Amino acid sequence: MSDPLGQVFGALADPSRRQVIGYLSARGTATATELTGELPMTRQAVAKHLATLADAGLVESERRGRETRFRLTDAGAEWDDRLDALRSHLTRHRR
Amino acid sequence: MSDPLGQVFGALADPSRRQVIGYLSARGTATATELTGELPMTRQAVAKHLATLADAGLVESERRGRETRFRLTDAGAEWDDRLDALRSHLTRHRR
DNA sequence: GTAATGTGCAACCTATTCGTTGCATAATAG
DNA sequence: CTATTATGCAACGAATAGGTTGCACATTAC
Repeated sequence: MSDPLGQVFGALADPSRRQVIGYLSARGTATATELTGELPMTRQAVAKHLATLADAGLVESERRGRETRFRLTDAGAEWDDRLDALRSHLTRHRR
Repeated sequence: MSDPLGQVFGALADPSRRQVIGYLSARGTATATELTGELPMTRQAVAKHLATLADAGLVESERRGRETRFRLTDAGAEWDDRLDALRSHLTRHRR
């Protein structure tokens, strides 16, 4: 797409994807099938979200045997921190 | 929409809207008609982008006479700074 | 070898996004 | 008053997003 910043913001715009980032931050790694247990959607939908996050460079995957494990990249971990900061910033400025 | 963070990221995901933020940061205020000179699209398209930015709380408007002038909110100005930082962060990590 | 598990791919549907055009209205200029 | 300028609103169209189902394939368990 050649708009790296746009891809990152686009990826972060979806609440399900932000949840996925949160889960990956908490657990270290997970497979699409595992994450499906946490989200109200099919495995294929979760896989698409993971692909979007991977395209944005926030997540990376490694196939081990019959499963594909995902984890946050450094950029993804930085954004997980920024998200926490932004959320408390928002709550702080709620009126 | 009740997803303030999602609205902000969604607003920032579009390159034209990031440009609008840049222009407003440089000039202080502008009208939709003025901004149309800077972007390859119609005034109505620019007006929609401004409305999206306003919904996300990044921009605010005031009608004076027959024109409506837009300016960055505090949140919008903060994001303009963060965008600069993120861009140089990206270039620094280019390989 | 056969069954079970985890993935990946593709087609499809619906809603949203980003842009357009056309027109009606508000405010200023002459 | 009339013409011009700046907006706003609505309908429309093409493309993208977010989700679904169905199926084929790869890997492990028994």
